[in-house]
Amino acid sequence: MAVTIRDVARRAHVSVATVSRALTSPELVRPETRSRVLAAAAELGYQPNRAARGLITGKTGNIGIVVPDLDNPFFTGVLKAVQARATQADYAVFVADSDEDPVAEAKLVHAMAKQVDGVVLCAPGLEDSQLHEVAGATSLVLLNRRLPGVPAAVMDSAGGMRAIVDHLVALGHRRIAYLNGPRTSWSNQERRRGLMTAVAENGVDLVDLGPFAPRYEGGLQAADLAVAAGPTAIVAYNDIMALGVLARLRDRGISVPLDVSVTGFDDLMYASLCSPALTTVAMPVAQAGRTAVNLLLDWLDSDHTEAPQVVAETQLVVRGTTTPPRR
Amino acid sequence: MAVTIRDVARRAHVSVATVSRALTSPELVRPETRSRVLAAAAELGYQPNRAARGLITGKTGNIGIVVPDLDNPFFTGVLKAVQARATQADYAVFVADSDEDPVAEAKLVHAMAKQVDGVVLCAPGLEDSQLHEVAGATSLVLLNRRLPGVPAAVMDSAGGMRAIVDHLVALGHRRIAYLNGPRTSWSNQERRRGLMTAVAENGVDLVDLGPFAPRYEGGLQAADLAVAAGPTAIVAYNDIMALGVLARLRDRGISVPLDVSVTGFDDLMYASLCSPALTTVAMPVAQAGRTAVNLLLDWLDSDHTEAPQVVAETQLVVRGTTTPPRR
DNA sequence: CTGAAAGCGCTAACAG
DNA sequence: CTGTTAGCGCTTTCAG
Repeated sequence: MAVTIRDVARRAHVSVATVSRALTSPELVRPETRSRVLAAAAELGYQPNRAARGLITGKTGNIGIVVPDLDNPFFTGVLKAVQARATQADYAVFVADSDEDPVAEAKLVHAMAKQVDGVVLCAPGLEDSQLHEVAGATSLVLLNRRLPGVPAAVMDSAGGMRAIVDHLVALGHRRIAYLNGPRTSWSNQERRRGLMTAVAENGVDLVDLGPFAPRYEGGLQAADLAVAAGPTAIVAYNDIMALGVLARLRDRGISVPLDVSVTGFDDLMYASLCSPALTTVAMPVAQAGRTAVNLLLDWLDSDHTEAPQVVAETQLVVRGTTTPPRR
Repeated sequence: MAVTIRDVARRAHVSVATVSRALTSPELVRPETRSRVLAAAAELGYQPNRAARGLITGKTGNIGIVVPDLDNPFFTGVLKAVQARATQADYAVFVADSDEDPVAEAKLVHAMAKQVDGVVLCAPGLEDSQLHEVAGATSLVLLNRRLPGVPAAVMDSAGGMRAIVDHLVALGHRRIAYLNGPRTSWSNQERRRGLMTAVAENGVDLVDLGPFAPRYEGGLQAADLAVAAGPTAIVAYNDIMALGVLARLRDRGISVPLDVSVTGFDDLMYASLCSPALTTVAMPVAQAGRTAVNLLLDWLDSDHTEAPQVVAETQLVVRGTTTPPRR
């Protein structure tokens, strides 16, 4: 099999204990001995067995991330950042895809628990109580979800929604349709919360539709319902739904933005590629992913007294799907 | 800490060995004893420590996947399928993102090697010799890359390219520009190979441009060069580049498909959402991902005499960016 | 500063 | 069928 610590010890003419120390606590060993050990390790291409190390230290050097859908660029953006930050900190990362199933979420975290030092749970659909239970299985950091006592990295979706409404109101819109994402989704609740306050403040007429699947097909379905309600602007839960809306409206010969304005949420790369380009809100996915890992790493050697919740700012990106209403 | 096999043994009034057997080789233990053990395990919420098990069995129950870019939907499509199939087979999965860097690829595989039973290496940029070296570190399965002696799941890109050329020729195109992806990319070589044979067979005039970065920006850059060469059709290395080409042509007031036809490759979801919708080749990402895992699992308990290479068929998807040339 | 020895949680012979 | 025993590769007392 592979080269073990004993091979290195033999080659460096020291004991395995010294090799171990040279590798993990360099200050405990004489520089001369240490360099001899390091040389031997390098020559042999020795890589410590993390599992064995973890068995005794209780730390695995791994973290996990569970996301609702790996086909959603929003989550893969987070994943990419998590992966990068973790690698940088010399951690390896487990991924799991819950397929939007809360039960699977809990199961996956539990399955990972033994092999990781902690997990980043993205936009969980679990209820608070279940989330607390899950948090008991391993060190948990939430992403886009808040729960007292659990560290979290959240993006200011509510603020983004307020920016959208302010933008539409400034353009002259007074009747707006909102296409809800999944009711259980914390993100949808946040976005809706921002929407509600902004709508109330501006005396706007709101048509509250859905929930719809947060996918292209959901947008297709939602578009017709929205149009029937006669708003001058349609605010979708996210970009993918908005792209579905755009497609459906195009098929029906309804012009965007002349007949109706449309907004998305997330600023996926593709939001800028459709025609007209989509007005949307940019989510700081990379930043949030990085933050989540930092929170987790901090949490691992903290006294767990305070669970920080870091919020990353969103930003409205005005493009071609919003203009003043016709009449 | 957590509940161990000893706790279960104590509670079931048996030895740890019996617990172990009851869990891993049920047939070796009396049904009555077994159910007692299982009950105890369930009551205690016992979860075997895979790391400890792996230390002795030599199997970890984990697999790894390394991809060039987690922001590329093509790879996340593969990842999603790999994840799903692995979970189904009771394996956990490590991900790593090499950021298109061959050196990082090798490093990441080596880093994973100790913690996994094998890894799926997607579209590696490594040279054959380095790839062989990497294959020595762990059980390797390649995705979209062939190497003698190493199992691989490949998509028939060359066939897809041939389908594109045949399609364009049928429409009447006789001068075609190809926008190369990275020169080191096996995928680009495959696509180019398919293109070359089809072009030769059809007596088509080929303008070979690039290489370009396989991204939106690469397409932006490539578009102008392509137009300058005066082809009636532009064949991009992949969808993302094609979308960049589309955007650049639109900005320059060049009509697609009236002035020039454009094709992509991959059939990302967004290929159908742009306007006009992109003619492209659908890649069986999910199927290939699943196949890769199956190959890996088979490989793990095989005699390693034959390394199968499974090819999944691509499919041309004709949409709105291709029509007969003007003149 | 370094070595010997005791395990971490688990499985795999080897005896009963 | 079941228990005892010996480690897997590594870190960490505890003595030198």
